[in-house]
Amino acid sequence: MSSPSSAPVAAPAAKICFNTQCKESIADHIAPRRRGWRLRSGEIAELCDRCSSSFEQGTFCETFHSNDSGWRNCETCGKRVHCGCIASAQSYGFLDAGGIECIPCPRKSLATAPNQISSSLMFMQQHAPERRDSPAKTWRSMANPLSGQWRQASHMWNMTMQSDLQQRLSYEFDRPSSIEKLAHGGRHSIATHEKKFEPERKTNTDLNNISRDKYIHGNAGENDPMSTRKSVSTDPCSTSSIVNFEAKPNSSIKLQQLPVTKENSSILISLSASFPSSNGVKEPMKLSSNQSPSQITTPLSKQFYPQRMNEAELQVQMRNGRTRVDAYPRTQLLPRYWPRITNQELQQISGDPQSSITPLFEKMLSASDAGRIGRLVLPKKCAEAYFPTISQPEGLPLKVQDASGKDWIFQFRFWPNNNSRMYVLEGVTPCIQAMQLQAGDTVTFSRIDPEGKLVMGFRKASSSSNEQDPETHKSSTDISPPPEADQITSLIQKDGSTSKLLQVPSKRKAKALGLKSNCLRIENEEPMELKLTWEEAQMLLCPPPNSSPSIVVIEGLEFEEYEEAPVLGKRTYLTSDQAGSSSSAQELSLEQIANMVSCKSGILKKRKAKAKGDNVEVSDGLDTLANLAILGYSENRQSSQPTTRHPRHKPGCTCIVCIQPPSGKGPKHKPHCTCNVCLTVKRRFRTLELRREKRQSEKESEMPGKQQSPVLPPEVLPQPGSMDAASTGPSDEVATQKVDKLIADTVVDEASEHRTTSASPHKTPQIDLNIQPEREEEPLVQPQAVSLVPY
DNA sequence: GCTTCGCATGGAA
DNA sequence: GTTCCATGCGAAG
Repeated sequence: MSSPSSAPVAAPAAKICFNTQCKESIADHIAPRRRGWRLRSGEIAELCDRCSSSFEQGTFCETFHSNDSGWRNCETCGKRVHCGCIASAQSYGFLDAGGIECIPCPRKSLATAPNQISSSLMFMQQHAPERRDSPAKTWRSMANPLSGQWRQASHMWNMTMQSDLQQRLSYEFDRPSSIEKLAHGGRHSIATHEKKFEPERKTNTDLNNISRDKYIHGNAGENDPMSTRKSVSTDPCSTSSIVNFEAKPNSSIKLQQLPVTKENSSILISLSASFPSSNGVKEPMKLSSNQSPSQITTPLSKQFYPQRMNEAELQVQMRNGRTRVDAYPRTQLLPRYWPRITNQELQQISGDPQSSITPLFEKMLSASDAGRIGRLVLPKKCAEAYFPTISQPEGLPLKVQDASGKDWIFQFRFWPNNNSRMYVLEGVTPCIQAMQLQAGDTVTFSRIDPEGKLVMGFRKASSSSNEQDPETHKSSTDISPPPEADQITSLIQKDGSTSKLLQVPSKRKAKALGLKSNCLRIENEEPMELKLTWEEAQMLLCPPPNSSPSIVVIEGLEFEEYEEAPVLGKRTYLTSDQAGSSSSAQELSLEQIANMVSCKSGILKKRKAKAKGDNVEVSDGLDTLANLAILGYSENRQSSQPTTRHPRHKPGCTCIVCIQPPSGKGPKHKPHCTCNVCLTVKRRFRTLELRREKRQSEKESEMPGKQQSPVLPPEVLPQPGSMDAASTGPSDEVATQKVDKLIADTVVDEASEHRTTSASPHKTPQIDLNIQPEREEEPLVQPQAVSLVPY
């Protein structure tokens, strides 16, 4: 069989029609010579008049290889399309659901085509030969040249795979001008099959088999052999075909963005090859038609050109190509890591119109990611799939460009963890701060081709459901100080100390964020973990609506007491004075709240420092109470169960938490046990009961004045007012002593008051001391609070 | 006393 | 039961 692609790739010197089935001489007097499809070299096949007319009319394939395999019908219009032939490569695209569409048809289905990014990218990948040298070298040049291999990145989209040799970082192919034409022609998407494959499927074929490798990078799909097989560069029309797309030197994939829905950003990719030679110099690949794959000797060509193969071989090799266990198709990653990059994000990232962007993955920043530690935990599969292979925990420096074009160098490394690895990017704090990212925001990792450069974009949590406002983004990046050039330089030189150097200029700013003090800036509506100190929690508390407080004076301090539990609201700031009295809640901007929280954190930190030396770290105790208050008792009741001695308590602490053995451990207590633990537990339990009874009786009597009651209503314990007063008093130490005294007095007074009835802790044999008393009906006492009770 | 580093832990998937 | 990963925590600087 012959086909256009079986003809010499380069235009023959002799003026003979490029169509090998024609070979008609092109007479010199015929000028200009008729043009055909675009070759990989970038040139255009020269055809005779007849062939050219046929090509232009779209009947070339039908004319010259209508009996060849590879014909399919357009799913939309039913038109017969020759798939896989270079001459018709521009005439069809793949559908997500399978099948193909001829070019005019995708326009019809554009609006409903889901997941077009992946489709488009898959389309690219299906045709994309691996190009592994150039970007790898680029990255290695700044990294340890021996430290690892780079892995194929874009495979995640659908069915890509990695070789056991190097993996490319970027790859392009030339759907000779077709896709580009489509792009410029306004075609909105290239519908392709969404392919799933089984990467674990293995064969006993040598993984290093070059032909397999070639096919890997030919990247045919598997689930739809019909379409994918015909979409690979092998021309099914020709038994001797190698590739039917042309390398286009120094060109690049162009990614065009089109109007899309927010959920499904659709991109149109025009691709052209930028083939580096083995020495890293880009040069067009030119092969003669009679050059078999085995004759292709350059490493690069080995990567690029699938050898001739029949369909059975093709299938086998397709499977072989997916045998790499650390190759993760997108479908194998957790969906939360799938890149959901938006048009505007792509626009921001792709400053260079000559570059193309391959979204790799994204990750929502955790508190620790965004914290000042400067370590961004990478999803393992993503790290292994898209970042270079590292064999040593030290990893290697990784140059990442942010959306504003600034280069950052992170240390990509891992920690051994449970017989596995935990991948982290170190030194990300400056970058994250430059982007003004916080926990809950999302960072996206993409790759710019042909450079193979890693790009880190971001999406604020508040705009996760919306397209990011470029202005917002701009401002956020503009605000950030650019990384100092000398810092970068020194980073590269020092290699191992990347993160340290990068973090230096941002220490104070990071400190202001105060994540280590469990402070989290609250800036958006997204649900996020809330860890606040008590004072910070106070700011988020407001009185229940339509509720007037009763004033309780305890130890000279006034407390507001509400019948109902306080209302939590992120946006509501409860103003309070130093005495802890709260008044009207007023709406403050999120920024204001964040600032106040940060400010308060600093104050707290100082106070905490003052309070150090106590057996119980006061601030920690307050933090704990605050956490309980914020997170809800029921949740904390479980999470705070000590399994070992409370880690924040110092040796010698005799609080109930510390004296109790780990949950489920230690001797069983008998009902009448009089050990220290039991006595304490019984006493506390009884106290709780008494409190509840007292409160109940007060409610029943509807006595308006409860001012003198030292009882802490269970609903509001720990009582915000009191704790606030305590924490904002002269010192935490004094305040805490007051609180402790208050509780202790309550215990003693009430215990003695009711001792004559049934208050004796020894007379409560019904208490099972082997359970947590806090789990009893009254959800009042929190384990952490126990540590504050004098024992 | 603070920061950084490296590992351990435990909840979640 | 296994793996992942967010986070805690101790050691070291």
